[in-house]
Formats: sequence, C-alpha cells, structure tokens
Amino acid sequence: MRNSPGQQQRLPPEPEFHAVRKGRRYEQVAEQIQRLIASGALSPGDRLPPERELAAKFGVGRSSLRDAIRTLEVMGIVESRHGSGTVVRDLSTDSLVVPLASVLAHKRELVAELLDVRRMIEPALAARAAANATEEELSRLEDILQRQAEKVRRGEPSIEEDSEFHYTIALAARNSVVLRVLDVLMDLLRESRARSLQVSGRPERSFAGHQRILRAIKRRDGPAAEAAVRKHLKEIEEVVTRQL
Amino acid sequence: MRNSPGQQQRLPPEPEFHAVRKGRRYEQVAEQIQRLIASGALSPGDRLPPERELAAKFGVGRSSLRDAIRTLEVMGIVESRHGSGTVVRDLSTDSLVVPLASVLAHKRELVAELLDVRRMIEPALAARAAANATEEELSRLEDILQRQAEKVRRGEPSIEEDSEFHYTIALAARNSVVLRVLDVLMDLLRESRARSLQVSGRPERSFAGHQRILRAIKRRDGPAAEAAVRKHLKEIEEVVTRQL
DNA sequence: CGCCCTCAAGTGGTCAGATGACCTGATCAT
DNA sequence: ATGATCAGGTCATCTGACCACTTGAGGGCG
Repeated sequence: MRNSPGQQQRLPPEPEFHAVRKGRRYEQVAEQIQRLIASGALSPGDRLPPERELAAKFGVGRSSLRDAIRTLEVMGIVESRHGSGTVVRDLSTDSLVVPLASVLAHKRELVAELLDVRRMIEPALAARAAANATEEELSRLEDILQRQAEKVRRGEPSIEEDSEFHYTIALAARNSVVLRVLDVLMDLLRESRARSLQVSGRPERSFAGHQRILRAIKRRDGPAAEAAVRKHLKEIEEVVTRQL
Repeated sequence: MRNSPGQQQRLPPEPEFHAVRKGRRYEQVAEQIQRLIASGALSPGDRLPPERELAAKFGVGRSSLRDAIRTLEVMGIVESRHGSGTVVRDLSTDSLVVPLASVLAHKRELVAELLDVRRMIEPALAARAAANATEEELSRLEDILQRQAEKVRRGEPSIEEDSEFHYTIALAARNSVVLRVLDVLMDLLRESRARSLQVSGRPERSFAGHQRILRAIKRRDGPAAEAAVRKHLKEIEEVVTRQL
C-alpha cells in the first residue's frame, strides 16, 4: 500500500508527476449531490431527505454525509436549517461570486493593487453607463451628487455618497457579477477611501470628479466618461499613495 | 457551555429585523482558527495540533472540530492529510479558488456576464503587458503560441495553451489581485471555453487572435494590444453565445 | 370562529467511543 | 545505498446517544 516511491529522490527531467490524492468518501457524496442538482433532479428550494435517510441511501455513515453537506454548504450550494432540513439554494450570482469575493478579501492589504483593479473596471463601467443608463438612473446619480454637495458644504463625511455614486454607475452597466465585485472592492478599500476624503480639499475635488463623470454619462459620451473616471481614480490613487 | 441566554424570548417590534442566524459551534471554531492565521500566530506550512487535542483545547467535541476543519478546507485555508495532520495552506496559491464550473453549467446567463468581466479586464491587462513585459515573458508567450500551433495542427485540444497565454499576459500586468480574479474567471468559464474551441475553425482563429495580441505587445503598442484582445474576446463571445 | 399554547414528531447539531486507513521515522536486512 | 518492516501517531469513517430547534396538530379559551 505504499504508493509514494522515491519521494526523496531527485527525479530526472521527464514528464512531470502529479501528486495522487485518493478521494474521500464524503467528497464523492458531495459530488453526487452536485450532479443531482446539475441534472435537474434537485432544484433550488427542494429539501433534501433527512440526514439519517440520506446517509442510508448513499451507504455511508452520518458523519460522512454531514461532511458532504458541510462542504456543499460552504460552497453555497445547499443550506442546512436546524430542525427543519437541508435545502438546495438558489444558484444566484452571490453563490458564484463567493470565490471572487474571498480572493479579494484575502488581498485586503494590497491597497495599490485593489485600486488598480478599480482602474481596470470602472472606466469600462462608466462607458457602459453612458450607453445604457436610464433617465431614472441619471436622476439618481444627480440626487446623489446633490446630497454629496450638501455634505461637502457642511463639512460632513460623504463616503456613502461616494459609494452610492460608483455603485449606481455599475448598476447601469448591467453586469451583476461586476456589481458584486465592485461592492467587495469598495468595502475593502473603505478605510483608505474614508481617509483620503479627510484630506483638505479632497471632498470638493471628489465631488468635481463625480460631476465630470456624470456630465459625460449624460452626454452619452463613453470615451469621455472613461477618461473622467480615469482622472478621478488617478487623483484618489495619488492621495492614497501619499498616505501609505 | 450553554451560552445562549433568552433564546426563546420574543423581541418587541422595532426597526427592520434581519434574519438572525445563531452561530454554530463549529463556525465559531473555524473563525477562531482564521483569526489565529490572520494574526500570524499560525503561518502557512504550520501544522495544527491533532484533532483530538485541538477539540479539547477549544472545548468542543471532535465532530465539531472536524466540521470547522472541513469548512476551512473547502475555503482553501487549511489542508488535512490523512495520517499526517492538518496544515495551514499558503494563501498565495490556487487554494483560494473554489471551483464551481459544474454549477455554472446550470446557469447560462451568467456566462455572458463573466465574459463581460473579461472584456473589462483583459484589454487593460494587454496594455499593461505591452508596457511591462520582460523579454522572458515575451519568450514565454512565444513558446506558448508555438505549442498552441502544434496542437492546432495536430487537431488536439489547446485549452491549456489558451489559459496559459492569457495568464502570462496577466502576469506581465503585475497585479496579483487581478491575476487571481482572472484565474477564477477562466476556471469558471472553463467549460464554455472548451466547448467553443471545439467549433470548426475556432482553434485556428484563436491562435490567430493570440498572434495579433502578441505582435502588438511585442511592439509595445498598448492601444493595439487592447484592440486585439477586444476583437479576440468578441469572437469568443459570439461563438459562446451561439452555443447557448 | 379565531387565536394562543402545548406537545409530539421530525430533523439538524453535538458529543463520545471504536475501528480502519494512512503517514512518518526508525531499524534491520540485503 | 536501498528496500522492507514495524511502531506510533493522526485522519477518516462508523455507530449510538443525547441535545436543540422547527413544524404542525390538537385542545382550550375568549
């Protein structure tokens, strides 16, 4: 049963070898359940049979079945409710974006890189908004800027308006995945954003940047919207970089 | 160990209530372990104490401890090795990815959105690569294309080269966050990409697209690199959309 | 009749113990 | 030096028991 020959040996340059990992029983169970869901035999909202019954059906112990359920639960595929049962979850965007969100969450310390991601994504979002935004969305952007102007005038923090402005632009881009990614990004960068808005004159310039962006979007001018966002983000980056 | 006072009490009607999920014991354990890792008390490569010992330390049963470990394992934070122990994983490796490609297969409209994210990110990556790529990276890109050409000529699947090409461009962009995001994206889109490469003539056109991109990068021509990537992705999108 | 309370049945959460499977390092034989 | 064997340690799985929560039915009361 010893299947690790020559682990200590230097292998000659040859086709690379891959570590062999024997599957665990619960992983197989989890896969089977996933297949049942993928095949349509189980749908979102469906309740799985009780643990004890399911364990018997799969021919495994309840521990292994629970491990499988746990695995699927972390993956967002099912949800266990104490006393009630385990249901298949709606495969919404959130379930799919969990891996993206967790990737970003573990990189919170890399502010510069996160800003860089914004620089890649947000100009495209602004261009999309310039093409797609409804009148309602434009009104909403205007409302947000009015609120921001009020707060700036009164010297109050305006980070919520900042978030909302960018978020509304992303909404107009009609991509729920990016919306979610941006949500996480903004949250991760919350501290540095709040700090940068405390720099003297920064709230005013933030507001001015938002105005430029909105004007371009209202003109339906995609490239100008992109350029305005780039300029806006560049200013943010400069402030944040100076603060690091 | 009973730390749930007044669980059965009715709370008076007040501002909106959010569903309250009483934490499960194992979730608390998992969080504690995560905190130990985040604080630096545990580092990648460190081995956790044996399950039985750890369970005793946390004052829980071994099942609960195992559930916590299972949770962390699915999240890619630790890895349990049968007979050997549980180690903290290196957070900079692929371990953060939870593959959900099979789930994606069930949710076709998200493919378009994920492709859309690629369309936002990858032109920027190509422009970065045009500015930053080292000679070694350029060589590597060329090697990849040679391998792809070979495979296309022999009629073999070339999805690995496709991935590697895009990944290497992202590497040259010097942003580890985006690298990981792209990794997740490519993985999530793996099935649709594999299928699109099965369309007659598609491998050849994919290769041609990669050539155009590489030529622009070698010329250090950012805008041309962007345009080439856009065209390439647009072709992919058309094929994939037709297949849905 | 409608509302509220109680209770029983069902179901997940946790604990404990036992056995099997795997891993690692040391020792011995060739 | 290499391969085989063994002992001790650790995870994987099974089983059984008990606790905690949920749900629905039935009964009592206004």
